[in-house]
Amino acid sequence: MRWSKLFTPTLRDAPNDAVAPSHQLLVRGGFIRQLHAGHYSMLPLGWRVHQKVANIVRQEIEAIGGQEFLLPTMHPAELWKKSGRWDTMGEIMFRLEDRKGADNALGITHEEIFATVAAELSSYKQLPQIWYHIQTKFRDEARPKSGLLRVREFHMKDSYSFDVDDAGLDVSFDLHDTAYRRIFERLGIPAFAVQASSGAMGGNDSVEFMTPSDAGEDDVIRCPNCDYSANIEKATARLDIIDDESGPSQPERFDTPGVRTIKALEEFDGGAPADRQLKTMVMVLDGRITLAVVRGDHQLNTQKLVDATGAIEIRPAEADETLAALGAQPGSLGAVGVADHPVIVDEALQGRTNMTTGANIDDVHYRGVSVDRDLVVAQWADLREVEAGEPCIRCGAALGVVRCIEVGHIFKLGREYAEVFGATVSTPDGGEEPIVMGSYGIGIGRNMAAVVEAHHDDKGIVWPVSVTPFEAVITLMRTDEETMAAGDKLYGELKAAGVDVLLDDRDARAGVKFADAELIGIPYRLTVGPRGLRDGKVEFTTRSTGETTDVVIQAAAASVWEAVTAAR
RNA sequence: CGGGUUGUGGCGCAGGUUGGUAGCGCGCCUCGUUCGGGACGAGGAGGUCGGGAGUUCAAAUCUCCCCAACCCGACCA
Repeated sequence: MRWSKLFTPTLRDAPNDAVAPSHQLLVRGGFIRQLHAGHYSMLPLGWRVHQKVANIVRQEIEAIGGQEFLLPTMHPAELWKKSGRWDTMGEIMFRLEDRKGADNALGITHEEIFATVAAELSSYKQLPQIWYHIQTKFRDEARPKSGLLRVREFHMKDSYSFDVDDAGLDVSFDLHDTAYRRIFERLGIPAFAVQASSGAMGGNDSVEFMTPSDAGEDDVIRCPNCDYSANIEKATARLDIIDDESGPSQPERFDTPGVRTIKALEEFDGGAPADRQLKTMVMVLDGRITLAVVRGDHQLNTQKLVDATGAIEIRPAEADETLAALGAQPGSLGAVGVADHPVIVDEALQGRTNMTTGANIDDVHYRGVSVDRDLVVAQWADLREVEAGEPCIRCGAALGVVRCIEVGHIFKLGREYAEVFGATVSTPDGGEEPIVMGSYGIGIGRNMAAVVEAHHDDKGIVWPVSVTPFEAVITLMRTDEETMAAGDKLYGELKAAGVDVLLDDRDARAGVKFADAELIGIPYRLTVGPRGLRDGKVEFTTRSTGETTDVVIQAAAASVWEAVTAAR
């Protein structure tokens, strides 16, 4: 490709609304342009990278036996109603009516559709199967952000495994686990696996692949000592056992004028330290008032509450709902004796006695509360959010929190979809069993952005050779006949050698060309100018190190080829 | 969906409180001089000031409504 013909509108300044480095650099480098919130146009350079990322994913999924499909992205509502997700998916799904008035959905994922196709599987002899496609997904995200990191329209590689039994699923799952590790390795993304909540997608055994980045949206708990790591929505930690005094035989009311917070109650004369208090969070789960109780110094993690209850919609109660339900304002709330709303209690409170909590009367609290005795516990669950510094559940070392981008997610679906969509196979003993499925996703554009997050400097992007839009750029210092001829010759040699090469034949100043080449992140550069040509030499520069050496022109193409093939 | 911010040529911004008919830098076009790290000079093109309504002789500027984008939270590859 000749740069003079290439459409890559580079910008000296990043648009003001771009904050994440990958967002700024992809826009500045002319890789992408925003159409509207969460929808980006891939410009030629961006599309080249996108395709290289997709191809790496494709190769690794093929390597574990995956077969590529292409399923539609617009689906009849019927399929989603069948699985129940027409209702449970809520607002994340784009829905539209066709001219006949029939409901349609734009696919947020493809379990329903692959399961429908899988209904044609008939015998255990055909299993296992791994099916995948790389297809557009639409998600009406509440908040698209950070360029390609969180969008409403994106390409995802989603694969689905089909096995006769759980043991088979384990194998398919592990195959994906290793394939994913290879993918991130090849993309140059430093990713690691964490235990995760499977959220709205259903299923159990859920593993996310994370890469540390300030631009990310997930907090991950990591142990510095052992290999424990988990999404904060799932993470647990060891807790010191607290010895309570047994306390009175029943809770005692006491007046607490003006006390509205845990902290205020700690300082109040006759109050209690936060770890001897109960914190009562009033939540609305699918329209139903529910109390979530955690220790005073603990934080409720709402995803844990969702996982524990299977709720679809969850929100904190409004002040008036709280008043109507409990008869008091926040600050004096408690769960003692509450029987007409479900009370879900964090496991850390099991067996605790002599605790202090709100009495559901403004400015009044209880002390001497025994959790088991005084609360009508509908459910015990792990609700509390782990904090940095707490002891690792496995080894006791102080846990750390890292902000991460989720670059991949694999999880075991089980038999649910197969049952709903009639994907069953006959078994060796003549019976018939639903297929066991797994589901595995990687967002292509997101990974492209994640690569940039991991590989950039103050001059621009530093693409790994594996996904770079061009592997080498030949920068012509002048456009006179002699320089042009030398550049053309190198260009021809590199093309013939199978190197993706860009010839910067623009009539521009050296500084502009250098800056552009660095901005768009081409790994290797040959600089051709009259100065070197006099001695029959060109310069060879490596983007990542900035290292420059003179090479004789006859050997230049070979040097690039060697560097590129070594890094591919 | 809650909280915050911002909408003025392609990008970055000024102007707005004190209404008077739009300006700067970069980029773009032409010519010339330059030419190894974002050149200089001269000339030029490009904007319904997010949209609508209102106030006014007059609105980028004041008022109301709407829309969009971005950032922080709740949600996901």
